[in-house]
Amino acid sequence: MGTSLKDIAETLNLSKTTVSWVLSGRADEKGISAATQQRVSRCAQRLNYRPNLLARSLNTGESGMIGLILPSISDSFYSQVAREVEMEVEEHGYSLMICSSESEPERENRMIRLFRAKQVDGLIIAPTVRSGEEIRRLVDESFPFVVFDRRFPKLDTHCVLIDNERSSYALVRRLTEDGFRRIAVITTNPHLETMDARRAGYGRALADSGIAFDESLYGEVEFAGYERNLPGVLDRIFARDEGVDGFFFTTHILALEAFRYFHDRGVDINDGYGLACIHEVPFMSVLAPGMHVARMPVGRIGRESVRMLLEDMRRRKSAGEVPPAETVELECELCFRG
Amino acid sequence: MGTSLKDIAETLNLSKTTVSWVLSGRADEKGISAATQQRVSRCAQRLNYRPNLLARSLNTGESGMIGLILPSISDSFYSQVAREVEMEVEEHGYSLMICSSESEPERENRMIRLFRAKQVDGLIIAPTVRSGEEIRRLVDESFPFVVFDRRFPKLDTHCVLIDNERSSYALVRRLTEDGFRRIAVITTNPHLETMDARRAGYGRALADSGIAFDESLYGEVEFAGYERNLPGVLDRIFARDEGVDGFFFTTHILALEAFRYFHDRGVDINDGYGLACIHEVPFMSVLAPGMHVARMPVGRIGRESVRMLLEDMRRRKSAGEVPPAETVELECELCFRG
DNA sequence: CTGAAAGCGCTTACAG
DNA sequence: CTGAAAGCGCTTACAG
Repeated sequence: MGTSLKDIAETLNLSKTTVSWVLSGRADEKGISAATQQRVSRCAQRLNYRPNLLARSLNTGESGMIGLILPSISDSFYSQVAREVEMEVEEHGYSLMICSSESEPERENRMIRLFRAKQVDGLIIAPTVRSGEEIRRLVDESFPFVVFDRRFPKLDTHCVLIDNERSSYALVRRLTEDGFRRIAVITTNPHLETMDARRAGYGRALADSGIAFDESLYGEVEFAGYERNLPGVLDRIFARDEGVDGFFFTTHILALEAFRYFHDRGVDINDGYGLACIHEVPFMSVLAPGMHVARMPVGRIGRESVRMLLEDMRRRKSAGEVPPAETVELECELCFRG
Repeated sequence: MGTSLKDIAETLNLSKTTVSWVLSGRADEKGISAATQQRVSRCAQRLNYRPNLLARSLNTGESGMIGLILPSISDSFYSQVAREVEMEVEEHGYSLMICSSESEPERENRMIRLFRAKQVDGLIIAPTVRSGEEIRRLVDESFPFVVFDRRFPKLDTHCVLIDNERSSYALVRRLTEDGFRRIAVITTNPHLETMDARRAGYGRALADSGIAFDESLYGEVEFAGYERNLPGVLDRIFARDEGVDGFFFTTHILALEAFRYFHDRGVDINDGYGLACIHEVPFMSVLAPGMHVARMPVGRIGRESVRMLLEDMRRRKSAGEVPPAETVELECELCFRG
């Protein structure tokens, strides 16, 4: 293919060693004469030399790559985080490989295996559902990785979360203060700790407002194909309870689909309903100007994840120790409207 | 680190060759005894062997990786294409690395260099602006790659586009048939062939409808920071021309930002204005139920790009030829509303 | 049926 | 100041 170290060495009648020293910037340190350095650099330039990073990695045992696994690459929350992670990782001289598990545990396992086979130095994962076997293996083999958005209670891993319970509490509390009494909660993936905490925050807010939890206002949407499943759930809530006057959505994707539902049925959701949602996406404020939202700190989530991962990697290398698992819980910014 | 071929070979008193044959599934072909095969597989399992793909790639000269470079990873169009590309690439036994150029030519150059240094087998790129030096180099060195969404007229590259002029024509034609006469065009990045074709379609539609092009209805938004720039452009159009009764947006991101503009000013854009836009995003139909859209065939764009790339790679390998550059122009699905 | 050997393109002690 | 040699973990002619 392209030019290799050997080509340069042969052209100049030098050893690969010397060429390698120069090109990796360790020439002065190794006391290579300025003249030789010149010759090597010039020749490399002329032959348009580009080092083969695979070969280098094979040697050093470090690929300089971080892998990022997302449940969905087109979800606005994850793609925003991806952007932050990419920037941050680059800042530290690493490069990022992104791929998507499509929320399928088996795919996630495959991706983890693939990344490891490609020798990434560390992994950042927003896990699909429960801890799959590959994640467990990461822990067992103490491979450097950080989990965000979702946590495994059973596994001791680095973890970046948001204050799910607190934010949910604050949002729903605000709805009750606005005077809404029959507030439905629309949620999904209830087995995830993250989602459970949001539902719990809703429950506590009702309780503190002296409102009894009403089973008929609980809407749980099957995650796979939630677009298709949501209308049925909402239909059922309306059928069972005509007095519903508010909605708390535990995640933006459900709120957005709900807007479509109301729109399709000609209902003006902005009129007379109290609305609240975890995570804001760009056009929510246009779709539902009165909705209270808890803004996820996407920038900090991305940056914290990278920070934790690199810090972990650094400590392993320098001290040889495996750092204890750390959990960071970031605050959402609460935006109350109207 | 982990287990290597050598470990297995030593454990079993076999050569690395034999182990390699077995583990790469070429044992029968090489006539390795069933007994030996068993022993090797068992041992690999027991030691939890995972091949180092870097080492393999260094040997074979093929990494099995395709690189995808997007202007923005959080834009819904690109992230949808990314998803399709990832699926399609995987289907063919490759894996995908995604990264974002953030619409910065220098970043794009860096990404291309990085991908090549990592020995990707091929590249799919939605280029930033004009042909950067690294893209020119891809052509010069005849590295396998496909460009989509945007094209370089000067460079002979594989290319997947949509029928920009035709779709734009049809959308604007429909607006004039709906009775709108003073239709503004809101566009950006006018130097891109893609955008120019859309503006041209607008112009031809007006002409065919017997409407003279009016400079004061032309709104060009500086791309960098378009969110901040759009309001000024719209303000100017309204200031210069009170009779404006329609908008053709050459891309979804401008339409979305315009919704925010109208919303902030308390204008109901769905009442009295003719609207049309290239590319549909999920909640457009809720935000502007009456807007005509040309749906980009994201699935086909992704799949065609992969198909062209793999086909090119295949032909190089088998025939040793460099296949001539191919351009595919895909049709948008036109959705007329109301 | 199995193995010794060379090589992919680098890096890095070690030696002089 | 520079080089010969071994090695990273694989694959693959070639030989027997």
